[in-house]
Amino acid sequence: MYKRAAEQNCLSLLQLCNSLSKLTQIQAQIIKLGHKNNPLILSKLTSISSRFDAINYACSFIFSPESETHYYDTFLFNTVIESYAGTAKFKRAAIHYYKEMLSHCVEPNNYTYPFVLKACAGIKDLSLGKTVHGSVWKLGFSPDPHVSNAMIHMYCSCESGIEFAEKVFDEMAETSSVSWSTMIGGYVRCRMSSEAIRLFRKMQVVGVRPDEITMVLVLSACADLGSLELGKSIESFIENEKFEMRTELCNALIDMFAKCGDVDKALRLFKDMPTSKRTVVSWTSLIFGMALNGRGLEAISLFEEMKQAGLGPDEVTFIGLLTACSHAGLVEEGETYFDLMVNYYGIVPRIEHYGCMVDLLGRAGLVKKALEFVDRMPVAPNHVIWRTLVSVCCGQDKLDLGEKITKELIANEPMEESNYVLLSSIYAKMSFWGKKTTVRKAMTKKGIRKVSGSTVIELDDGV
DNA sequence: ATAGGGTTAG
Repeated sequence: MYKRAAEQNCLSLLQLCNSLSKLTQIQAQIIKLGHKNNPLILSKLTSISSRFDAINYACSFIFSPESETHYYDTFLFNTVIESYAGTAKFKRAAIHYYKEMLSHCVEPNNYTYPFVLKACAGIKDLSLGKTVHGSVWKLGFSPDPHVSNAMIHMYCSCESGIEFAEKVFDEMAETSSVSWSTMIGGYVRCRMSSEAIRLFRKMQVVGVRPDEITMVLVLSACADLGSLELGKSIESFIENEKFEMRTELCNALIDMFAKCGDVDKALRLFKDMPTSKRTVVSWTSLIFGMALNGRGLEAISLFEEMKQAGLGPDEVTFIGLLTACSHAGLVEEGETYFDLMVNYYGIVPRIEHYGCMVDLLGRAGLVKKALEFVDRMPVAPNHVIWRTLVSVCCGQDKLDLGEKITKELIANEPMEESNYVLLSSIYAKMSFWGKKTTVRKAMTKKGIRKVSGSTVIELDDGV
């Protein structure tokens, strides 16, 4: 009886724990009360510690070299794997503990695999995912819907695995809106948006009712396709079916209308949202919408309004804002906002932010400044940055420099078709017909298909 | 006593 009370005591202490210092005190209590090998308490310790990023600390205690292993059980390992799978940086540790579990002959169950597969998805390890799939099959967990859905999600998250996801999905005996949403989301992620829409139609034919999450995904497919007609039909569907207008669904509608060109409709939807429901995503979607529709000044006022509303912009907001400055030719504003982002908001610029700045300077004709900016960047320029520089050079009739950079690009990515198109168009501008033919030959030699129709027209324009 | 899909960019 005393033991039970002590266990309850430890569990309720853990429930209230919200910092590492409290955790160490509770840990001392656990040892004192003789519960350092109690799987239930250790599981609770694990899940609680993952809430304040102390999972590594908790596991070093649970799995210390001198700890006895007889208490290791499935539930404890499941919790450890789940906690690690939910971290940003230590997903591999989830796999490590899954392997530990197997080597200690602790049997995984149907709860184990969704966690393990989530970790595989997070680290995009297809071959590991396939191995886990094999174990799932051998152990007979394949019919479990949670396991299957996690499997689909895993294959969709690993690049070039989509057909494996389709296979798992097709073989499911019973599907739910979760399975369909997982698959639709997988297509959207792979930019196979038409497939996503096709599957959504099929879902209705088969008679599985979509939910709010399905609709968010379908809207992002519409946004990707840029089809306003399709987007509007989905909007009517949402209205007719009386879906709950959650923030995420409103945001998806705003994003869809903005990307499909009806930015005024996006603005109306945004204004109709209760102020308290607007999130940084709502604002950012609208700022992007303005930027992409040539309304840079409105994007800037929205950003200022957002600050007034007391919402902190994130790194994505700044990509939108800098894009707006770039498209509107607002060089000084762009430079000021870049500084604000770094020095006031403490956001470490990513390659995308640098790309915006190169674009900003380049479009304004400041080629030299753009090149100096790239030189000073603390990160290595990627092909997007180089391509931006090339188009800047071409626009400013600095064809020699453009040619030099493009040759570098080709040296780095010899199989990338668009690089040859760039070089070809530079030579077309230079009227070096002989060289242009050489480029075509080099492409054929490397087994690269002919350039697409639209590109050919563009090249012929140059003629 | 632990489970599956989601919004902005890339």
